[in-house]
Amino acid sequence: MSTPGRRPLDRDRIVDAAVALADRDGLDAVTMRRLGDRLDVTPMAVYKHVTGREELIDAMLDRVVASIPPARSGASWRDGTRDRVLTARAALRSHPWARDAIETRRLASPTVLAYLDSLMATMFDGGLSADLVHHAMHALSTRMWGFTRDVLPTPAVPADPTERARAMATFAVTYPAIVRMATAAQHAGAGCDEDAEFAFALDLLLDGVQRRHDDGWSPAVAAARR
Amino acid sequence: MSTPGRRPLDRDRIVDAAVALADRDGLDAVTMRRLGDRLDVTPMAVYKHVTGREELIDAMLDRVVASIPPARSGASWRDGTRDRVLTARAALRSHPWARDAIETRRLASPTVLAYLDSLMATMFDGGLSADLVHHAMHALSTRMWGFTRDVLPTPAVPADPTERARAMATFAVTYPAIVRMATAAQHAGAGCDEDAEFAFALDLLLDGVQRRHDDGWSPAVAAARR
DNA sequence: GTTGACATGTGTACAGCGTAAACCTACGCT
DNA sequence: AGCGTAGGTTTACGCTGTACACATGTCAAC
Repeated sequence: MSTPGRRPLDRDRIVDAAVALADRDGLDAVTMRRLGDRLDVTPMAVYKHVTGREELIDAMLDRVVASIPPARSGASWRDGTRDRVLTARAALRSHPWARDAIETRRLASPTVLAYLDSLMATMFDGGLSADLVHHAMHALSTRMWGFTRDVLPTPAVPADPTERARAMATFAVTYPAIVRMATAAQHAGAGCDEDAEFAFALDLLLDGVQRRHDDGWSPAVAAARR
Repeated sequence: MSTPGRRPLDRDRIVDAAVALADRDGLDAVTMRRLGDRLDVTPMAVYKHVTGREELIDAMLDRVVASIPPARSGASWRDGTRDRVLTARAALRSHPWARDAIETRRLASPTVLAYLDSLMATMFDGGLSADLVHHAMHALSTRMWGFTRDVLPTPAVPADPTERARAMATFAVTYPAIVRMATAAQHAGAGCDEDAEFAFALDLLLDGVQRRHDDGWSPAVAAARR
């Protein structure tokens, strides 16, 4: 306590600062040193309240997951699940680093487990079998968090128009299908509506689960048909 | 050339060593220093053949992606796509680090673009519209690589039987749906068949795309119905 | 009122990372 | 013969997480 005039550190303030830092500069920017700077404190001071960087990220993620509003009741399992996932999406969207955080966690925290539990409960309440819930959770995989990795970051096109036309031409020869999609699809390229794409894929999955449910699908049935 | 008796370094040998290292100890273990050790060379020597760590990982990933067998022709778009994704899965399975590598790439390399192109070409050949191909690619997102992140690493149960029963009991109170699924679902828990889960979800998506295709779905139609 | 324990912040230090810059040396070409 | 260059080495810088020893302010117990 070299400077007596300042609030003592506590876990909440640390997580606050870490989240703010990550919001601005990404998860990688959350280093113990920078965090110390932000809190006007030695890096090592943080260790008195948090066991290490990993646990800190756990805490950050916990805060975001805890901010996901609780499930609405009264809807069908399908609407309920859809709503829950999109709600999670909204909550995680303002924290782009949450993706990276989730994907690097090795164990689900209580908060995370609670979210997963609520998602499954929604399906169980709708009468889905344990097997189907299990499959659905796998099918949703990361999508249940309201996001997916977009794996299509194609190289940027050159600014210069003639250079650009030239690049597109050779590109079209090598990757005809990509160019065909990019030029023909209404929402492809820069104007791609991420939310619509997400909802489309989510509905695809929910439709499928619904259908399996209506058909009385079960592992035994599937095995018998095979 | 301090030790004249050794093969000169080249890009291939470097990537070989890096892949071997990652196969054994994971992507994080691929550091320039360890790589240098493996090749019996100074860390900086690697930089004469590769611009940096990121480019090295690109090259590693390229090698794996290039090992994905080419598309079979003659099948329906659905079977073709399914086959292609499962083939990619088989190729990437032996390199667990490939997941991490893919997800941290910021730009698709030519090899990666070629794979994506081939996937889209399969769908185009089956008569799918550009819009539907676009949606399908988004829906498949990371699954098109043959993997998904599993986001359900629940804490390990204690070994001691009585301790275990106790833990399960309190767990069941807090997370009833999780326990219900884990105890009731045939394939849940340790015996969960990852391949079957993956195929199930993949088929869900392909079914959905097929249905949209058969229904003559298009953004205009979807907008009109809304 | 003094003393000692404890919680909290500081300072220093270490091992590891990616990589920039300078250097050294042997080979191939003119 | 000489010289450019490709390919290796050496050294060094700034960054990372964090272990460990130390200082100090607060509070409990005697």
